[in-house]
Amino acid sequence: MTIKDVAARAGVSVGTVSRVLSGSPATSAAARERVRSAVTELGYRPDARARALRSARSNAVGLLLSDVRNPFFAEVAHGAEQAALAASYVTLLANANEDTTQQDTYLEAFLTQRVDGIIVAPQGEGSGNLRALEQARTPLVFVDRTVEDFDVPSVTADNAQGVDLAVAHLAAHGHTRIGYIGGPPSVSTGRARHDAFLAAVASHGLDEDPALIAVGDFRSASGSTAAATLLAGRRPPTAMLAADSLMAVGALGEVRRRGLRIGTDLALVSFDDIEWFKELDPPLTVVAHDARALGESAMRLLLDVIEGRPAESVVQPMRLVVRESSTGRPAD
Amino acid sequence: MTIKDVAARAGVSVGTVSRVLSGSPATSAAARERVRSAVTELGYRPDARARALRSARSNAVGLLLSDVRNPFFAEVAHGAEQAALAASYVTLLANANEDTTQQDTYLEAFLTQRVDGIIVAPQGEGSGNLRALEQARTPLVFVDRTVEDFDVPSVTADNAQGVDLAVAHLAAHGHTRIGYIGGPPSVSTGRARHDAFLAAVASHGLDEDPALIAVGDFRSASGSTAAATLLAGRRPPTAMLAADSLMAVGALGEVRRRGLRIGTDLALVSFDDIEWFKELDPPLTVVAHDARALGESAMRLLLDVIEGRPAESVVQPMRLVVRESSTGRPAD
DNA sequence: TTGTATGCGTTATCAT
DNA sequence: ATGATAACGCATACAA
Repeated sequence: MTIKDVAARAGVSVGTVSRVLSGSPATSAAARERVRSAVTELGYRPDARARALRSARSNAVGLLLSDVRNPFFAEVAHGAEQAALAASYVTLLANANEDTTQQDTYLEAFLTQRVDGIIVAPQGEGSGNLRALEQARTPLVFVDRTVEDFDVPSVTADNAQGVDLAVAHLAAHGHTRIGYIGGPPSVSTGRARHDAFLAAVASHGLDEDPALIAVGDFRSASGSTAAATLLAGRRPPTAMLAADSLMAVGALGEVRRRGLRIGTDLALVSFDDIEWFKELDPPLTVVAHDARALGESAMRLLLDVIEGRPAESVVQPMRLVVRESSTGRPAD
Repeated sequence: MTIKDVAARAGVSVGTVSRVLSGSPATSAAARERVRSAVTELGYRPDARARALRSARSNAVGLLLSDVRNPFFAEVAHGAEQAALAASYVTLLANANEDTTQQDTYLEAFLTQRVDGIIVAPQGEGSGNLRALEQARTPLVFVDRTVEDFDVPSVTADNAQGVDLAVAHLAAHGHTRIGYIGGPPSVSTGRARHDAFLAAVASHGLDEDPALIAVGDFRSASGSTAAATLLAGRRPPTAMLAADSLMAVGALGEVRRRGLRIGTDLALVSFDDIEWFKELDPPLTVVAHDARALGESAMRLLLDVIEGRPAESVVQPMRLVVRESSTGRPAD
């Protein structure tokens, strides 16, 4: 079932079929009609591969995220995908699994698939294939995270602002010893939030105790461990800030196991507003940014690059959503 | 940068390059060496589209899920993707968003992309494009859900067993009025679990009150609504079973808002064991099946079909994981 | 073992 | 407005 069959059925040449199908103005109404009915009668579908081969355009983009099982990235994926769909691009989604090797494997796959562009939430210091991408001049956009020394447009969140909002809020509630459960320094958001935390603690005149800082890897198990470390100290924190939702959940479990009650015994604030955080008991205070919008913006930015429009990096603001976990009472 | 450039650089013909690259035995050691170094020197990557066009094999498969933001499906996606990667297939992931129109859009996209096969968690009664697929003889596998009248291999869970495990457990704890928060009847798992619930309630001699049954749509908001309906009845249930995790979370919120305490005032059991369910306060009792394994099996099954091996549908067992939400005390 | 030539399904160029 | 035909990058049948 190829364009030839359609041409034969419609009694025209393949050129005419192609023109009708691609909406060229150089077609007669009669031809359009004949072709359209032949297409539906035969159930013909153009072969995207052949089309891409000939036109040097695949209408496919790659989306490489670090962990789709992280609700935050699932939402980013959804936003990006919807934006691509609206522009009739197909999205190839790949999951790096927080692993640099898999990241390279998928970048390689994207390259051989000749996608028109790639969105990536990178980890590590620019792996080999990330450099190859730059060299191959494949349009590239970073989402959520960045890599130093890469001059790539990106859509990120204002991490410093987010951290400061959280710390200011906790300070306003009288906390002076805030524990921080951070992300890995190999990821830009991990570094940015860590630095911002140190700065915020200093600027608000709070305790600058190294024992109040623990490092995780953005997964829940590390959140448990980090919380355990913080709480086992001689002078444990009265509030904790987790750099992502999975680690916050891990911390939640550890706190419960120690018989403490979030909100009253210990304040907890998390990054990333996951849908069900407000359903928890108590509901969780979060530093939120719109993950879906992040994905949408990244995709639009990528399409701008692909289609030669000017592309400007964007930094999304974060906002604080106050709930009971940090106040001990229902939010106003 | 094509195979021609490599041939020129290596001083051999394109045929030789192609043979070396595809691991044909009909190559000399000398040729292999020359080609390999030319490839790395030039940074050449074969064009997957051209290769697919010529060889009628794309090494790409489509994965169409109903909602990637549902942690259960995120895990299925991960499993499927890893299995594909291991067999060096690329996965095109698409998100139907619990919407039949988008399901059709993506099936269409898969068809024009000429993927080698498709895995789908279907909804509705076999949409038009699902039929087209069957007709196009594209290898197809259902995961988690099925559609009646489609003779397609599938990987599903033993829903009846799962429901019975949950009901038996609650009955053993003295509950006679169990509320059920079901999924939509347009989805096979929704129907299967609903029917199984009726059967289990009858076989255990519990209250068969229609007011104990509420229907949701597998999203959290509907879980809140359903829980509200059940709890507002004249004789509210003492235990509830939710047909998926998102609805369970919604129910959790509603219960909290009513000032009730899960575990002591009201037992709650959910389908799908999400990683953080054990971190909740109290930890949630669940009817679990291994979502990642489900995805892996589905992908392996699809590859079996694609590569002409015999393909047998598989039904995964479910198991009950008892935690405090249904017992009011720490599990043994 | 190697090279040459053809075709995969499509778009684009050139005539007509 | 339409038809014939080359070309996209690769794999493979065939010849050498």
